[in-house]
Amino acid sequence: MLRLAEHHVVHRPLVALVGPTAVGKSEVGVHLAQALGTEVLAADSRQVYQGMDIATDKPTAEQRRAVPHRLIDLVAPDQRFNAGMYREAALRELERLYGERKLPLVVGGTGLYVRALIRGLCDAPPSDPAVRAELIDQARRYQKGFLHQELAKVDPEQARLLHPNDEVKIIRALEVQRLSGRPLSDVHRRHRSAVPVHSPLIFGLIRDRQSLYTRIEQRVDTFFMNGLVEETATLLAQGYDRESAAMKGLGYRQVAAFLAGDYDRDEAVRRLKRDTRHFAKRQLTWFRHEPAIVWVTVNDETRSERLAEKLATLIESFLAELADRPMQGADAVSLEAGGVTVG
RNA sequence: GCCGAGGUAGCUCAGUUGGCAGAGCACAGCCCUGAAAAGGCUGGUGUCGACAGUUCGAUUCUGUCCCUCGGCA
Repeated sequence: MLRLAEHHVVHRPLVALVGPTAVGKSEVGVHLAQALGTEVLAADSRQVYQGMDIATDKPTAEQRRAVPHRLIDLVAPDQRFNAGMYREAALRELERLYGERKLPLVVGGTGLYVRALIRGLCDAPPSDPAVRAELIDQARRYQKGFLHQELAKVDPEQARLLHPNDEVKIIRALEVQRLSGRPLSDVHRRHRSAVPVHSPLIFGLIRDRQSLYTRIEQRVDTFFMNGLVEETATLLAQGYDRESAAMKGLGYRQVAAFLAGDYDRDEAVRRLKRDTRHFAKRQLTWFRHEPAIVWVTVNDETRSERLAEKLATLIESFLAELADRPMQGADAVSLEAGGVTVG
């Protein structure tokens, strides 16, 4: 049980546990939350949707009884959700926890959300459905490179950064330009000099690639045994269509296609396994280049409780060091060297 | 044993009218700030089953052998 002192709270400390899907974050997270006497704040762009429980691998009832989990089930599947909304909701939870003298513990695999929380978002307007719809329509009507050329006119720097095929990001850049009148590259540049307000300690969980892939495949089989097809059918019956952001998530996308007759069930399983492996790989690339992560290698013999104890010890040193730190823009921790291996 | 089909990238296969071969999947690396479980980029030397023959040149033609899968015995 750990309670923050005032000289801790001023630094706005937080611990994050990140890593690819199926690496074992949730289990370690629960034990770590228990060791620290705190709660789990999910950083997961899919667990925010109500009624989508199986393929998002939401914490079990037992886990939620053991430790409160927040930032889950925030919106219905047809509601908009994004990194900005996540950041706002998460900041509220952080302040609440500081008020209770608890150390916030963020657990999740959505790199952008973790980054948005720790480093903040740039000062760009949130997405606007009308502007976006118009841009998407333009992309459909004109030839392939049209929007990219449009972007090159108003924000050549951003256009150079984006591949002409990357329509999603090109549309976002144009959207920002239209809504704010400022080039996105400019907004980004300004944000880079912003001073972070939190003092994060980030643990990155990794394991052998083959072992990770095996766990992914086993988990997908479990999803199907646990009724993923039925859950997806229910969501579709409730009117949440295949094109919505929520239904495009892993699991629901493949099963909806199977239910629509695009391919058979085995193919849906195969694709979900494949797409999840690809996703895990993208997560690894993202986190690998995130600065100041303390890497923690786990394997099939790793006991979550023991690992949580070990991490809790590191967290205590981190807090002790933090207390000595002059109070100003909290920068990265000094624990990063070497990494940790726990058998 | 005989007849047929086939042996080409980790897998499934395409192809070369003879000029050292290419797709999908798999796999690997990367980008990313309000759609992020989304979206995008890049990466192919592999005894073309083995040996011999024909040829300037064989994975491609011919012969023998080996292996796999059918069918008949």
